Amino acid sequence: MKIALDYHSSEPLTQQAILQIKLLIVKQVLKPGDRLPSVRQLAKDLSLNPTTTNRIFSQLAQEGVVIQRPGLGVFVADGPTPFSAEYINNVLSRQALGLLVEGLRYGLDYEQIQAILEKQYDCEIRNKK
Amino acid sequence: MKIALDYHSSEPLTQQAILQIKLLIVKQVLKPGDRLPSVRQLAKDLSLNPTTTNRIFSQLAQEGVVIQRPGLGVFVADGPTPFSAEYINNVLSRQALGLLVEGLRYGLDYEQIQAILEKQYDCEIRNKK
DNA sequence: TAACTGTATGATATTATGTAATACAGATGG
DNA sequence: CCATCTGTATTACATAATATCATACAGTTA
Repeated sequence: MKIALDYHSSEPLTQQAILQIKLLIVKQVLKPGDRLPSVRQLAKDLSLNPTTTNRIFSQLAQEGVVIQRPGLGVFVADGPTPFSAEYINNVLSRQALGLLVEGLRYGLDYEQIQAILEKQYDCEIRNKK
Repeated sequence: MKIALDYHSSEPLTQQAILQIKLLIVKQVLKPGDRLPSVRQLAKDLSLNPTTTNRIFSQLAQEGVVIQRPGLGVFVADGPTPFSAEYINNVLSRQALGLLVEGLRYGLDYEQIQAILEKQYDCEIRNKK
């Protein structure tokens, strides 16, 4: 499983890893039922402490992204997590506002911000270009 | 200056305030040269400690959003902060990817995520609808 | 039983977050 | 000059988040 961490970033390593794993699921590189690396194996791969990789999976499990099975391993959960439309809208609206404010503050206009979003979708999700 | 904080949110109060102030600038409610509330006044308004409001302004000053003048006050800086196009693109791309991954994980498609972004722009920035 | 799996606990360290009290120095109007 | 604003600095304190480390316990399976 290819996960790249920036060990010098101010963004916590656990948050980086969580985004990377979600990204692999969204890209369907990982599909429901697929097994992820074990707590100890991922710790070796990422040069992290097993306690840390376990927390990564625990947080993902709490969000309903993965399922942890003692003795067996960690597996990708089925489909999207069932949250209310209102909750989803609130979370994403807040995140979208953050992107907008940062972009506008940097002097970009709405179209340019939209273009960045589209490029990320094409390149990072769809693997086009 | 109207700033609404959610004191029960998991998002740090300083980060909330920073976003709100940037939002007011982006909406041009606050313009370059305008004076912001003093450290002590904002502390009263938001029921925060002066040390905390000072850190809010310090972080904003470090980002080039405001300028702190001893004896005078805190003022909105001129125009967008001059960062390299590459740096801006990296920051915004990362933020856009986060929005995309969350949205897709919640079962939305690209068009729905784009719609949320547009709605936030119209409602929160442009004050339309 | 051996060798994996996730899980739990306790200790330690660092950083972020937030409050609190106090003090210092710059600016300004009376 | 001086009182009263302004930002700034320092010290102390508390809590939570982040991350490491060692050890132990329990489930699964070849």
